[in-house]
Amino acid sequence: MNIKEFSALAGVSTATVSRVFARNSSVAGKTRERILELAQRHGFRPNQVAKASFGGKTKSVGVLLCRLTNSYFANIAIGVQKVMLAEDYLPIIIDLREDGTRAGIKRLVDHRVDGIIVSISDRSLTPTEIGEIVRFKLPVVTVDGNWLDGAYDNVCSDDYRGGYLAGKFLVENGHRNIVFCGHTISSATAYRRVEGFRDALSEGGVPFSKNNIIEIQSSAVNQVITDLKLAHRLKKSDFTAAYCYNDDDALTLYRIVQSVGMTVPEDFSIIGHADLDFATVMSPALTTIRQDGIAIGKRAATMMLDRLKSVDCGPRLESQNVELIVRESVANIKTEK
Amino acid sequence: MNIKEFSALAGVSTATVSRVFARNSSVAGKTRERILELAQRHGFRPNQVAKASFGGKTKSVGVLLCRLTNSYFANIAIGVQKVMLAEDYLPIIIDLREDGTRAGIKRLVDHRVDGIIVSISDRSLTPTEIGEIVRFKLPVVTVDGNWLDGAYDNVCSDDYRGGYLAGKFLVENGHRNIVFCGHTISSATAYRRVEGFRDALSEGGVPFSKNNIIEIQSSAVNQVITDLKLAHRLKKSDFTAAYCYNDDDALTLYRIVQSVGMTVPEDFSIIGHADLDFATVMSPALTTIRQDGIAIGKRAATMMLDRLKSVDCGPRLESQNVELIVRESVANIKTEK
DNA sequence: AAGGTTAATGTAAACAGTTACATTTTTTTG
DNA sequence: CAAAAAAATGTAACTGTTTACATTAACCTT
Repeated sequence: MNIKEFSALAGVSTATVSRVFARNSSVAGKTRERILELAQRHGFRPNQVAKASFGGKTKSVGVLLCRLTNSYFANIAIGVQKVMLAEDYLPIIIDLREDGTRAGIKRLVDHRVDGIIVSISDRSLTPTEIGEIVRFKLPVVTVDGNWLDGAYDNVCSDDYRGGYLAGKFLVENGHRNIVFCGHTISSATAYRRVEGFRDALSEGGVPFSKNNIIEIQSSAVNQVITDLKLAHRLKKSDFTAAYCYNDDDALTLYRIVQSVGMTVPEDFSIIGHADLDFATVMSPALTTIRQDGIAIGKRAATMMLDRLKSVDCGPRLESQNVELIVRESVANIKTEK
Repeated sequence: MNIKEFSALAGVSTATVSRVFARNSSVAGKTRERILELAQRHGFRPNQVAKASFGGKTKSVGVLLCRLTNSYFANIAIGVQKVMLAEDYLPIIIDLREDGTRAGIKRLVDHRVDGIIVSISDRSLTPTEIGEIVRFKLPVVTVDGNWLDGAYDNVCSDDYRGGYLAGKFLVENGHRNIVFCGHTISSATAYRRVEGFRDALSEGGVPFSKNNIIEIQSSAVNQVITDLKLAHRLKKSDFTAAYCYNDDDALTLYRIVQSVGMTVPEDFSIIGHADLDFATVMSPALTTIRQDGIAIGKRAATMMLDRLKSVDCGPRLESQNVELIVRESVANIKTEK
């Protein structure tokens, strides 16, 4: 059923039908009623696609996310969806995995999305793929991790604060030999977390240097060996606690320390970052820094809508609040003394 | 850059450009080369949206999923995406949550997706929402749980076999007092799992009746009380093992039995269903039935593509293989005797 | 009731593509 | 080498909508 058939059926011109659905335009009250009722009954809705061909706007935005299976990113998607749908936009979510990325971007461009929200993190886009996006001069909002030196709007969680809260909490619980542990320590995100962490420690008079940073092998190849080495290193060291780059790393660390008979948190305290689904499932339940994926998604979507309504300003860099979620993986070793 | 501008730039007619991108049509080799090269350089790609207005096909399909944060559904999405992108289709993923469902379906329809892949499970669509989809006479493929009495293509995991494998494994490990445990026991999916489960038990000569089925409250309201009741009931009963409707329920059950000082699997064995992300994180790691979300997604996408190429046949009902993943949550109590 | 406003509707051109048909160019063939 | 056939390209009509502009209907005035 297209507008031509439908307008014939309703006994009016296509223009009138179009106007009814455009809401604002002038059309007589009773005509509008009648047409809406008829449309409802016959299941007619104007073809958004054809509409797009005229105005050049598809009212859709691409949402490129690292790993949908990660509940944090899934929540970002959900946040984006929430505000986009409410504003009559269609979010098109693409999971950025090796084989699909290029094709996904192409499809998005072919479909003439009005803008792109993209999350970059560990498994980043290649420069070629970034070029693919940029060349189309679409509004871009980045999410979770800064991108291209702040050339675009960005909303991420307050990594500095996250690190700070983690550090402060460990210090408050009497820890003075603390290590930062992650599969990546070189990313901008990791850098900011470490920075906040260090500041909290130094406020508490706790020393922190290069030696307090440990990189966990994330590649599985020689993992067992390096893990074991690390386990023994931790066991014979004075370290009593670790702050991990994220919950995945925290999980890895649980296994590492438990593999040499240490228990969390009695022998070793661990704090994570992200508050993924499984954090409550771990035993002991993981104390971690919660990032609000939904809030980030919502904010990113709002920023994008601003851009689409041609709000004109420089790139906005925002961060979303984080929160310390205290569970069971950090021991208070003050009282033990 | 639209086709008119671009063709002017290339010094040919729009028709020629269109033909180059239509692949099959006749256009001179060197012209094609030249135009493709120019397109590459100037970043021109034909507007899929305008194309759709002519042919009536947008080369996109809607993918309605219950809960994206659940790794099983996320994997389905990823599977769908994989084959859709490879075939030049754009999958549009929508998370079906209370507030967004109606709006999501509307947007999808407005965008004239060529078909819809939909997962129905616990939090199902309302009849109104189903009507909303059906009225547009789009090809529908359902996923994970049968829908509308088999009126549409469906691909789910082999629930009967899952139940059977779980039952067989428990029997093999010497269990003879076994309970089925779930937050839903009335869904078609649950029914099939129970059926397979019962058959395995009866093959092993293990009794199974109504009394061996327990519904866990999933609503949080009176949960603590009923959980406690259940805990004590299990403690003083002869039950040595439970097969849970899914991993979430298994997690709930872990907590219930652990709350009264029983340990898994020494005092009570538990087997789950789904193999969600957190199954390995649970302690002890959960023995469970793995459903291959990616495979299901891929198959569903292929079925949809068949329909779009107008493969004409009755509704196809298929099930995907499941697999028993043995971890640590089931004890062998044969040897103990 | 005629004339002037304003509101409601219709007409037709536009959008960015595709494609049937027409035309031009190239190749084949007698 | 001319005529016929085939290939390459162009022209213009078509897709389902929106919207500027034109027309008609409805409502006020006096």
